[in-house]
Amino acid sequence: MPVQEKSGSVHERILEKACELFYAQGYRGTGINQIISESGVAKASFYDHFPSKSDLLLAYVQRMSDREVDELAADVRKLPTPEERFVAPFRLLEPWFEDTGYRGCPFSNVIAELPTDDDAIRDAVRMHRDKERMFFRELTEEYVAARPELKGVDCIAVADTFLLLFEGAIATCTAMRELWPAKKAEESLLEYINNLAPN
Amino acid sequence: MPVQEKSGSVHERILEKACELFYAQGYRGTGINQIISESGVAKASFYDHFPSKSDLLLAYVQRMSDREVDELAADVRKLPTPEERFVAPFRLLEPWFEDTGYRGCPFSNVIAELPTDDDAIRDAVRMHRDKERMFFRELTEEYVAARPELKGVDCIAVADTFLLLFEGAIATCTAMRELWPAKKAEESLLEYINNLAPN
DNA sequence: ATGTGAAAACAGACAAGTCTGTACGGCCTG
DNA sequence: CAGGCCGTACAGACTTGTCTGTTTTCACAT
Repeated sequence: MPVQEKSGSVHERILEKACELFYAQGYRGTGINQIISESGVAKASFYDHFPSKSDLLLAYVQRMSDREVDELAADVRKLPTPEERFVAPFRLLEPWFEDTGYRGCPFSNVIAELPTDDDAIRDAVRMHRDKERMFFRELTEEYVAARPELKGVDCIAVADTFLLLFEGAIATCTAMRELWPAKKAEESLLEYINNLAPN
Repeated sequence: MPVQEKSGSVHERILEKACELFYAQGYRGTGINQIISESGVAKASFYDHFPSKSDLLLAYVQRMSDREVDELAADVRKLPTPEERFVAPFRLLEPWFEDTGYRGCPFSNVIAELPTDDDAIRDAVRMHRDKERMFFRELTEEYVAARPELKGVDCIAVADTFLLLFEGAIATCTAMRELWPAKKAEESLLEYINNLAPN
């Protein structure tokens, strides 16, 4: 109902509203009619820009991926030391959950709602996970480089553990509506990597 | 359309079909009409047993929780040594993903589809996670008890790391449609716990 | 054994609303 | 005057849930 102020192009307003609603309510839980009415766009205009709802979904996934990677990287890069940057992803989970109401990972949510054979979406989600994986690899390499006693540690292997703990924290925080899994995942990762050295 | 043979009570046939379809297609992606036609039940009979579709969803979540806990425990208890039992949950993920087509965790999927304010479902999912947590705690205690060099390890803390790696493996396998996260999670957990001792 | 009556399951039409996507005409601006 | 946008009506297919009336099942009394 709150037809928001019409800033930006029609395409942009639709996509922005889709990001908001698809994430908050789910894909199937959000109708085209709500998107067009709340973004202040005519239905005919909508179908001028997106041939179907599922095309909008693909655009949504790609934008969320770009945005998440950019924002995460930007927030992390603000921090001065490799040690702080290494654990930053876990620290950022807490305000994120509180702001967004524990809706979990947008990509996992989309996968959960979709038939298994939607290849375009699945490929987009896989690409996103790979981007995350590479980012965690960078953070790990910086961290290891800053601590001489970790010389020789397999950063690729550690980064995958990082990814698993990170995804596990998101899934568990979301399911339980609690924040401790994020904290716990951070602690586990630090224990894990700091105990790798002696060998 | 394959109206399956009518074995079991009406209530049972409905619930069993719901377990199959809600998991494979999602809650919103599955209509009442499909459930009744494929379970060979009249619509009026359906509403005699379940006042609404969301009541069926709650029954679905509870049954999936009971079933998963029972089956996991049964499969794990078959194994002879604490070491094998400790890593068994990760090993069991692989055939499970291949059998079910990487549909992920049924509880996370339900949460993803639902509005955030559905308290009955959320409570049921939380209870399930707590059951999993307790089960991992038992496995950890057995493992630690069997290895004298781990004496004094905080089993509760390790079990939470276990949970995070397990959930992370499920989420990542599902998103990427690959099995390596399950293998990697197992390795990470073993490295983690076996390196805890020296302190 | 057999009749009886209540409970349960049946088939299927229907209501009322949702959904996506199309069509048509008009308005306004470059 | 062309193109982008608008408003809105509409088609057609779905959705959940109700309702009517018939048939089956089954325990119990005779």
